[in-house]
Amino acid sequence: MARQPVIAPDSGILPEERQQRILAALRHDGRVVAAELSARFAVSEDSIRRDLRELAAQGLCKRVYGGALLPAATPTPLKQRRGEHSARKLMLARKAVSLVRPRQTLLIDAGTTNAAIAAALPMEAGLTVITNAPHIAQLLLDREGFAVLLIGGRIDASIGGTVGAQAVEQVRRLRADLCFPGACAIDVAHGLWGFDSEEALFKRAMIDASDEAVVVATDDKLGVVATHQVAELSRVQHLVVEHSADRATRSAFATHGVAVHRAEAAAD
Amino acid sequence: MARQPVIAPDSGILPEERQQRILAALRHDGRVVAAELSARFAVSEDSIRRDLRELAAQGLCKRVYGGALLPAATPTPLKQRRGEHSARKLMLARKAVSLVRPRQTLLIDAGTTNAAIAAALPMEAGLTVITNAPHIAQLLLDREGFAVLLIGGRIDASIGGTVGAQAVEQVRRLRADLCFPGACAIDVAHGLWGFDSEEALFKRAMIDASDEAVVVATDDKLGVVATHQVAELSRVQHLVVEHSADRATRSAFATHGVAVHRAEAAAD
DNA sequence: CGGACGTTTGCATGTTGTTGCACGTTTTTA
DNA sequence: TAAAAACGTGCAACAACATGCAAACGTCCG
Repeated sequence: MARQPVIAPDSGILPEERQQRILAALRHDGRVVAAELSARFAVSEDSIRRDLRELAAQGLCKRVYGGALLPAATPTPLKQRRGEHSARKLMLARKAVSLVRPRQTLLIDAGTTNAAIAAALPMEAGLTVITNAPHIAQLLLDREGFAVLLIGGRIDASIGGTVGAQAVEQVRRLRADLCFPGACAIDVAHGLWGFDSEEALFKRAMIDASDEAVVVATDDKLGVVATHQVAELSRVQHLVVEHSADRATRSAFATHGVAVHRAEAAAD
Repeated sequence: MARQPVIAPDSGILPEERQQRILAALRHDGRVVAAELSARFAVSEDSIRRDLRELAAQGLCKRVYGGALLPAATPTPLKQRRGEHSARKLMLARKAVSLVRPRQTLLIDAGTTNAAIAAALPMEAGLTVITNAPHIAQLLLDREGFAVLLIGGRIDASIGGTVGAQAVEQVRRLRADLCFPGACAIDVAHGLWGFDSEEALFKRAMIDASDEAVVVATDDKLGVVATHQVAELSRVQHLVVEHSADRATRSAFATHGVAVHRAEAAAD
């Protein structure tokens, strides 16, 4: 029997593009059905299955009978992330802390880098620290000598601190000398970025409530952007980078009016 | 007789997705009924039974006649209870946790006894926990499976949590099923007491925001008073005491309408 | 221009997974 | 104790799956 000729994809859609769209549909609905995808893209179910198999091999979806689901969310990143990169982050934190002066009020975002900064803050400098991260609050309580204010609200487990409307509202009623918004990404042209919408809004509120903003960024966060903008670069007064940070990148930020501070080399 | 043809799932739901939804329903309600699931997903009860059997094999549910229940709470790992809490507080916490039902919202005050309770709470019971103590919030975040809300405000270092006007105002906007106000002292005639004025006001706000109050008290707190009254005894529905608590004292509270729960004897 | 090569695709084939039903057993209830 | 409900198991039907293969298409050279 004559086999149906294999025609070129009528919609002109490329295989890789199709996979991206499958992924988008998966993330939108939480699940995809092979038969439905076959109809939507006008290809055989075999091709769809091949796509799903490939995506599953990359860990981007979980293959199940009849289609695919979102992969089981890795629920344990925070505990593991803590203590990671400790030597490098310690040097960053030491440099960041040198910007703090006695009796100032600090606004410290959640995050492992910021936890390192909190751990490096000088005791007996009469500092007041406002934070949305219970981990950082507890850390400062244990060290004693700090006045600690907690930002309330719903805690996002993946962030490790409170975000959302209630948290933003509380920050609006406060005023700080310095703030440390955790950076997900920072770029000369487009400023500061966050991964999550709520997170970005909260960071923006932090910056608005502070006289100066200090962004502490590991190398992998420099020159890249994420999905949600926090603020223009003009809202950032200080940038603390690792010793290994690219020289051209550093001068690029400096020419845009940001004071760039380079950490000492890690001793490891 | 012609067997009814095995048709494709009409609702387009994937088998594995169905299992996930069953699990979600189980964690939401604490129980599921096979017949109801059969109707909801438009599959035979046989398939539902197969799903439940499979989930039970993974320890994700407990199979019972007619449906399934949440698995028995995982006993607290030895690592956590070693040294952290005394054996007496552990027994108190276990008794206190037995009053908690799936999907409830809890209001937990700061304090070491309450930290023991938080550590003993069953995971995957869909609990929402509101607390003013960063230590308890962090503890629950690390254990995963809890929705955590933080009460913001100034942290009192000697208490280990937020108190004061801002914290009270936030509690007023919340509603909980159960609250655990840390007890400084409790007396039949004069009710619940606190050492600090701000602390007492906050505990009072907690009780006002909850349907029921559970006071967990070590022996040294029974029958004594402190300086600031929190609430009359009529606002306390449950009292959890140690195994060693005086019998006369227990019956005295019981005759005043308080349900007295006696913890098991400590094993050591 | 044309042939070799790799990629993508649909189809054929055999295998695996899922489902509903029949039947006998166990558990609950009246 | 008896009836009813729920349960487990084996079975057959059907859907989904993996694999191998050949056709169609694009690209890279000669």
